[in-house]
Amino acid sequence: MGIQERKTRHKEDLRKRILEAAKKLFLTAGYEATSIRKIAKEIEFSPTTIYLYYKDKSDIIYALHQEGFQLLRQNFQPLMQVESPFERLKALGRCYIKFAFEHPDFYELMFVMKDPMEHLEINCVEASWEDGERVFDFLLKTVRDGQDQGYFKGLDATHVAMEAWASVHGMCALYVSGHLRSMMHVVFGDEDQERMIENAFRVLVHYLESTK
Amino acid sequence: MGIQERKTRHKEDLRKRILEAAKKLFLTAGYEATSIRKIAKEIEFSPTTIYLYYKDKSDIIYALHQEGFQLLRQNFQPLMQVESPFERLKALGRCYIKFAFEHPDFYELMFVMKDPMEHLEINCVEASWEDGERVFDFLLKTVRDGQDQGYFKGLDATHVAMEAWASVHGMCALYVSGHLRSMMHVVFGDEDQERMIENAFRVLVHYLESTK
DNA sequence: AAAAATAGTGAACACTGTTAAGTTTCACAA
DNA sequence: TTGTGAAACTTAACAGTGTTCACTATTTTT
Repeated sequence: MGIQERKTRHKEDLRKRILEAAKKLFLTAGYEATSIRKIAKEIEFSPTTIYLYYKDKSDIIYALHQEGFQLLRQNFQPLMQVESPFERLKALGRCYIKFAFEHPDFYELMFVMKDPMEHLEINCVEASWEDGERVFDFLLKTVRDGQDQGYFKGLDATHVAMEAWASVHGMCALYVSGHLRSMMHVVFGDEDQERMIENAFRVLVHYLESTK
Repeated sequence: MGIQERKTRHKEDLRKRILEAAKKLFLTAGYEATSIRKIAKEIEFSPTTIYLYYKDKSDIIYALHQEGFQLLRQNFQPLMQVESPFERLKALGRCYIKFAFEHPDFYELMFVMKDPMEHLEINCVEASWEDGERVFDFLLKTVRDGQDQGYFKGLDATHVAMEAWASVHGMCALYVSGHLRSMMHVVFGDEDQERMIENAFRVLVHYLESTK
């Protein structure tokens, strides 16, 4: 069975190499440039070979989507240790925004693009978006912990979490899509995008804080 | 000059017909289905003819983007008469969300897709996003009017407006991209998307109200 | 009537995702 | 050692995309 094993490993290897090539193209040249043919050229195989390892393009895109969430969770890891729920909530927001600024392509793939969600609905049973669920659960738990400390009185934790997510996502989405940029040097002065979002985030934190 | 005029009118006519065909395809079959060739087939002209009236595809897409803003402003029109700034602010938010739910394709084109912003940066001098500016200015003015009535004490109007926009945009963006949908029947019960956003919006309104 | 400007088109280029059919490689049984 | 069958991979093609160039009619102007 040694040979069979080696073959399997070799096969898994190529699957991984395809994803690595896709990631490289995606991060250096963007989504548009990540074509099956270019991935094939990158790993020096024929385009059709890729279809032996991934069902279709959306399958590869979804795998990248998942890699993005792995990266995000790595960023969240240290926040687990913050004991004060409110501090943790603030840090969570800041970390989320930082991620979007540092990895705009990943952010778009994870929270803006329709393709991965469509892939999910078509290919996965019960269409469960586990990656999104895990992130939201962390946020929801933090909000609930905050309620135990007297924050968000008379408000539903789910709705508070949803509002907070939407708020921060809105800022990040406007940033990665370029809408914020197009707005900036028209409406405001020299204040840069990062600073603008920082200030908007402060307003949100102010709101959250004043619920105690 | 009668003949010259008629010809010009005829030419403008075809330009309009191209846009109408593009809009029809866009609204019935989505962005992906709106190809130059399909637009050409719709108006029964050769694909190359379209290039005599529009510089390229992004030029058509941007024209649609502008049509969307015209429609949004029409929706905003009645709100101008609301005298109470806070009531106007609430109505503005609700109207914005309603627009996104009623015209998700337009919403995506106007506030999510990168293409129109890129078109702007490439083709327009000073890259001024006038459409976005006008909407934001209306929001900003409403916030300032609210401040005159004692709301948003100690907060910068621009940052309050930005936070509010991001908040509501976040909800709409999560809706139109399908991320909210993928989340719903995993994390929450039967509560539908519209209801969820309604509740999140209520939370935002609660925050805003409590600044007085 | 000749020249010039205008409007529109056909064919092609360089791409895209994807599939059907064919070829090469290679472990394993006779 | 040779034949066999499966696995791995490729070639060629299909149907589509945005876009451009060279060409043809048509109409206006000289």
